[in-house]
Amino acid sequence: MTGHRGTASIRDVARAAGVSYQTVSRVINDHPSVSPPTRQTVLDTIERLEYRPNRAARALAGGPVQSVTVLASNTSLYGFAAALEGIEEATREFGFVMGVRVVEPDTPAGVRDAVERAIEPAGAIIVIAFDKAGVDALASVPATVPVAAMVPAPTEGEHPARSSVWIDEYAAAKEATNYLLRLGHTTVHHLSIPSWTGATKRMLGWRSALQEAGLSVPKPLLAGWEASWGYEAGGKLAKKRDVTAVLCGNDDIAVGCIRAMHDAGRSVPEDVSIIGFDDVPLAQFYTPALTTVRQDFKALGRVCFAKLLSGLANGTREQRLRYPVAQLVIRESAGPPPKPSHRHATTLPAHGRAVPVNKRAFARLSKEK
Amino acid sequence: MTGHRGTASIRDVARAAGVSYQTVSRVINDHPSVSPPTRQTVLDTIERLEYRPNRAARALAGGPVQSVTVLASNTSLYGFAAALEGIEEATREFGFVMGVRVVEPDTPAGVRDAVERAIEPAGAIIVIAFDKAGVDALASVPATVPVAAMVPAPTEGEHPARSSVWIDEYAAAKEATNYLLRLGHTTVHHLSIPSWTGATKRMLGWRSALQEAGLSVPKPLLAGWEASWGYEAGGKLAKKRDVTAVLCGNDDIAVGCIRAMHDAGRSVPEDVSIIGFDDVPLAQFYTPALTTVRQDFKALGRVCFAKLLSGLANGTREQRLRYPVAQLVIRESAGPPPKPSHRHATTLPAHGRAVPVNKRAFARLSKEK
DNA sequence: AAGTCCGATGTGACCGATCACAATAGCCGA
DNA sequence: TCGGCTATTGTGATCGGTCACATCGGACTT
Repeated sequence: MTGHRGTASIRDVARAAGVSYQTVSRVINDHPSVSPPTRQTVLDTIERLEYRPNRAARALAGGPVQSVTVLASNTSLYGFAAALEGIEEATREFGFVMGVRVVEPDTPAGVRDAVERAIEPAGAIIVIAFDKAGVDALASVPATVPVAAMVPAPTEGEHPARSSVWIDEYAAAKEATNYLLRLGHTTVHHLSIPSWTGATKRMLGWRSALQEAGLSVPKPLLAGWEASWGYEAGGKLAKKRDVTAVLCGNDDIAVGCIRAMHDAGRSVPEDVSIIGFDDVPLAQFYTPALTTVRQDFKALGRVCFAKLLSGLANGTREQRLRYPVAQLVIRESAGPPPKPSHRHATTLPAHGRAVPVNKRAFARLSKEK
Repeated sequence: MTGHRGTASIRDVARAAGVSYQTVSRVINDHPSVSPPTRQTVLDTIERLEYRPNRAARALAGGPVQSVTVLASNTSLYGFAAALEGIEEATREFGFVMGVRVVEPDTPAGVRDAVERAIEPAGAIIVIAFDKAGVDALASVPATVPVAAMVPAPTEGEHPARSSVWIDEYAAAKEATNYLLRLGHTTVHHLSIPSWTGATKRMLGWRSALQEAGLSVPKPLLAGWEASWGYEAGGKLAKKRDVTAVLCGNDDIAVGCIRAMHDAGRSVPEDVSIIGFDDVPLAQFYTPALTTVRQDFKALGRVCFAKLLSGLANGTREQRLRYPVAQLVIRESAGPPPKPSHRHATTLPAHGRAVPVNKRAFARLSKEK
């Protein structure tokens, strides 16, 4: 073995197989002009010597890179983390290497830098563009770099070269809203995740359901991604007596909202119905268990990688990819609205059990930020 | 510019600065024998040409690699995800590139393969060895590869070359247990995360508190990492009337346990007190808000990277690293035990409000797995 | 004033792969 | 029988860095 680093190189394999190093290179890159017996000999030798192509050398020489860097503004929020998990699985399956780089929002220079540093070692990029930071990053990726993106919804004038994937959530948001209306609620409010385009698909689905039912559409609140935003916005909604149903942009927001309702003395689902979005693993264990719209981000991650790969493989077998579809999961956090006769007995809701306004908790949560 | 790939190379910089490429190499590697004026000229040229060293070439030539691969069995459980986040931040700060590879447990070949594939592109490795899969992976890393690990507790005969970091959680677990005892509970049960060594530090802290109080130590349940395990184990504990306080190995388990208690007709914290571990971001928004032991995994991730770096920098400034310390956070899920006189009125606890056994929910949760 | 040492810089080879191009062989038809 | 074509294989240069070693002054010894 020549390489003093312990691993076999392409020339070691060539020598052992009695061919030239170029032939070995052809074999590992599936080049057509290698005779079957030669190919087999080389493959056997590769196996025997436990040879693995060196990524650095390959990248340097301009060969296929087989590594991807994921750009995201966050790695621990459920949607992002689950997507990352799916991408990782897929890269592993295809022998790719996955890198991760967080892109800091709100600093144009930072975004450029992140993109640059992501391109350099990888060659291919996946952008999780659920939020503005991601979209900015996607926009800064030069056209020469293979890229795929996970987006909240298909863009109108989608650049054909920019392949993107998304979860079909419009119908499910509509269904969730209709579900609440069927339960007897006279309207449904919406605590949305932020959107830089003015409206998310889930928001449009919600709006459409209300409009089709001939109802006026309440002003949606853009509440951020985190539970604290849900709590804050929920606190405002809790003050309005006519709010009996809230569709939240994600499960964290829903949890915050439920807590805010609780602290305001309104119980869920007896007084207010709350539906989340995502179906985080814990959703079924909360009390009340969260009625929510399931989104399979892990599958989306896999699909996204597949899309990137099909772009890389330059036109071969561009099989139709199945995009995940969101799906309403009914549990406990939504139910019929309280009886109209009880509407004004705010501190003594339907069940007749007192739910005091939890002032201490309110103070604590405000303090903890 | 020579490089037809658009970026400047070390030779371009050399030509522009009027020095040899080797001098440029010396400058970017902080080699001492370069005269200050020359160094400055080169640095200016680098700036002007927007030169960035090529990772692939550097790795190929055996230079400093500046990239790390994180090996973990999971990337979305809170502790793992938060640690990853911390590592990512640190790598970004130091101009490193971070890769992630999931190591599948229970397949020795898979572990070896994961390690091998992690070493190849990176050169340095961080292992999140909170669980058995991680420990196995750590064990398979060849001694020649720079590595740092995050572990649940310092190992006894710790290999000096294997640098590892951990959170000091013993005292906090003890404090949490004592807190429950002070509230009046006659004993505290423990739903532990799994341990391959027989006992986690948090388990030892809990045990020690009980022993010092002269109490007998109940058999701990090793319940896995996920909420479903907490639910299952919690269901068993709920049947025992003398269980009034449970210390859970993490917050997810705590949530599952609370739900199990709820479904068994026992409310938290009125009938049973529950304390979690980790302080996940949502802990304060749950109802009841989780009393838990905070662990700063993000900080641990940063420390771990720092440790790896100090090993890489070969002996220079090995500053004492501050390990994170776990800390009890008191919220709502733990309180005084129910009055002894009410002990047997199981369906009508202290508050006099009926909490029916939630059979439907129980069935649903069992079905959803 | 000659010899020695050291700081600063330059030259050649190499890491492990790829690309472009050359070379060899075998087969066919004219 | 010979030229030409194609299928297969081999050779040299290259990617962008690093390492080992050579070179060259100038300061310091003796």
